[in-house]
Amino acid sequence: MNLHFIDVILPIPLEKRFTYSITQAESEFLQIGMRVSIPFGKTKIYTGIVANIHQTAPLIYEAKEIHQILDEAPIVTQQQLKLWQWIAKYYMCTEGEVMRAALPNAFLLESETIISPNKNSVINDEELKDDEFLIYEALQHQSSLKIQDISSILDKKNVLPVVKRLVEKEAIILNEEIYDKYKPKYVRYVKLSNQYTSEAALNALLDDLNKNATKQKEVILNLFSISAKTKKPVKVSDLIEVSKTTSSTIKTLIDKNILEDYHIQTDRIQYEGEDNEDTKQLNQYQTEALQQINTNFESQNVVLLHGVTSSGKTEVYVKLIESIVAQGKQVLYLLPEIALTTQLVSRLQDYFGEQVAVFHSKYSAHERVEVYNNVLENSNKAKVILGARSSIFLPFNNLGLIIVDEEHEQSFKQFDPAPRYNARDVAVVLASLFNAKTVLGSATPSLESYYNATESKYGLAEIKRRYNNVQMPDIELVDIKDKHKRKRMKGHFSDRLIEEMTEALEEGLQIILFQNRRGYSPIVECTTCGHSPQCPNCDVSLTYHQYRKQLRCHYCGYGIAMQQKCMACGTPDLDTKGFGTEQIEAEVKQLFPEVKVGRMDLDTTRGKFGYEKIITAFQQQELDVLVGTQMLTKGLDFRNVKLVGIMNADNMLNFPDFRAHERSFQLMLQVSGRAGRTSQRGKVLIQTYNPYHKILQQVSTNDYLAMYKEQLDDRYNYKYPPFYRLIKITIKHRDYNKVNLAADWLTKALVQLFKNNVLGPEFPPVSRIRNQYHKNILIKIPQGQHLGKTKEAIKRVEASFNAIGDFKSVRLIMNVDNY
DNA sequence: AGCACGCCGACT
DNA sequence: GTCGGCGTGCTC
Repeated sequence: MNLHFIDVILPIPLEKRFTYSITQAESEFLQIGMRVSIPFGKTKIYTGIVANIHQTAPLIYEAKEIHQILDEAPIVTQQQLKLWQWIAKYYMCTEGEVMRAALPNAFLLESETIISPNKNSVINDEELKDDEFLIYEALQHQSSLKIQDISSILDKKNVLPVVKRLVEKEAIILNEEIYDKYKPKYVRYVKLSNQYTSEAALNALLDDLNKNATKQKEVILNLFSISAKTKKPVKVSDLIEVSKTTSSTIKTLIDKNILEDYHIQTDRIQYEGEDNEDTKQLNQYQTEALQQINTNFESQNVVLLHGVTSSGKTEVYVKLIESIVAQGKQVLYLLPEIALTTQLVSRLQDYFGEQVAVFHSKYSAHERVEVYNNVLENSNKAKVILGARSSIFLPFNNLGLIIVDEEHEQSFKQFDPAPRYNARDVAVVLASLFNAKTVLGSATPSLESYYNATESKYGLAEIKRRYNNVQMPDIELVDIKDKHKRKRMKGHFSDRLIEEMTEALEEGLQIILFQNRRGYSPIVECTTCGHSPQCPNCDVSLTYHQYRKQLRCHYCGYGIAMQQKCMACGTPDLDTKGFGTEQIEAEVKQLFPEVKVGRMDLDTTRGKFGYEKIITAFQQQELDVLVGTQMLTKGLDFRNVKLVGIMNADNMLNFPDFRAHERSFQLMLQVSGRAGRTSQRGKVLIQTYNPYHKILQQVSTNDYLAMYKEQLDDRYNYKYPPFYRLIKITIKHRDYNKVNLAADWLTKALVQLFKNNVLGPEFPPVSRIRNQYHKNILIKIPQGQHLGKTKEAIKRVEASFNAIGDFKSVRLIMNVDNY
């Protein structure tokens, strides 16, 4: 009778942990946090994390045995497991979903069905049907196929019945194969064979080669010179490059036993810079801020650093990091995804050298595993981790400080797959697990954080001057309603903007134009019948993208060629309404034909180095004007920008969201901050139909506090954060009526519990996405109401909802702190 | 989430 | 009459 069991977390959205039986020996070897592969259901093999080892046999089922132990040491720490639990509970998702987000994909081995021919049986072709024959024949040429391959051979998705028939006819065999997704990278090195270590032998060799193989001799000499210079092992690739030779020459030398090659496991990401520089001296204001932070740290765990744009917050962080690293502890430096440019990375590397590691979603699976392992091993290569939101999941063991830069950024909140966490808020919890400190930094703090600071929940430090005493930019509002009336507009450019652009260009300075919408124009409309092309899968009109002559849906990616005639009435008079970055780019080219214009938005920054290319081009002044979306705002440091133009401030202000005003303020102030970072004072022009809007006034006077106070009042009056907590429930289904019925049922149940703190149900502005209808219910939680208990109550409602047969296929999405 | 099982329409 | 659609239930 076996009495050893483990509870494992599986990377699937199920509430439960699963219990498996293990042997005595396995129980002695296994530790919490190791991976095991386990059979799950009838066919699948999953990777699970051991969360508990015990001797309590499950009562109502027989535990299966594990398949295999995958690690020699835990890859998940106890703190991580605690954090996972906290996230699952707080953000109302499962531990499995957190696990999936937390571990590099390469750690999660899954089984895959491999189809191979059955060599032991002879099959008569005539016994097989057409599609069966296709697969059978394919297997005569290839030793094995995956389910996916079969799908593409037969060009249909459900291929399992065909496969099943072939198994019955004994034509094929199925195997479940697990493969390790992570392969260490080995680099090939060469050295001189041992027999030539003596000088005499070496000289004899060189003489010998001199006769008939001068190229080979040259290679050997190069090997010496590289080795003498670097005093490190010599890579084959380096030797080939320096010797201007080919791998076959090297191979000949190895075959002749003159050289020996060997392999060393190597990290994919390597820092190859110089020794560390000393950190810069802080100016008076930075020093004061640093002192404020340190003083606050005596009594607080979290400090908000409010420093105007370009005030040199990074230097302050660097000083903080320096002192933590000196204690041998790890530092996590969180940034919004888009800001992870080479700029900051190389700046930190200048100070901390190879101790800096970078972690974000554009890294390959392999690269992520390496960073993960380095953090886990508390390696010297990962003392300072610079990362996007998912780096809160790294296996820290000695964390001393977390910096959340651009703390107000929404991109810290994950939206789509669960866990829908906010990395800024999780960071505070993560830090507390290590008794570490957290610094939140921003030029435009979120209302929540600033409120926490005024309520003394967080400490507050401030920098009110820009670095080098550069002046704040001069911000001017341009009334485009008036300009239109007086015919002073050329396309979307007011005469003021054109004047300022001309001036800046004459001075050889650069310009940034901000338009928070990509594409050419969001709506194409027939002037005769008013029809505009819609997405067949979503409830939106298609956006016109000129560069590909396409109409595209920004929600599902659907695209068709731009139509020449109206799809409804056939008239060729199509008009475009609204404008995006593409159109602005086109207009700049028209207005200033000699000027080089670049565009930075989702469409131009795809790919691993998408951002870098454009940013570098702009930095090196290969471009005069950069047109872009909000991507431009994320902490980029351009030295030569004189003018920033905000093409239209109104569409963001009128966005239907209680945070629209706060966000507009942050966005506009952040873009403005890109102007005039050096000696010359920058200029910002904001084009708007409503120049008396309070937010615009506050932006133009750079008055964060006025914005804060006013918005806070609104939040208080309308019961929004930080006074109330929000949980949004989205009901999702492809049947419109079912969504309505389900939403009504849920609302009714929730109103019984939370009365008038339940809002909705309401269709969102885009009610159908990818053929799924969405409807939202918002639950507001007053300050006195217990958060945990509220969530438990909602979970119970969800459980009874799921028990209703009619609603079985309806998806509920919980979104806690829906920032 | 997968994936199997089971019940119905539209094709040979 | 089968093939293949998807609705339902289960996974230690």
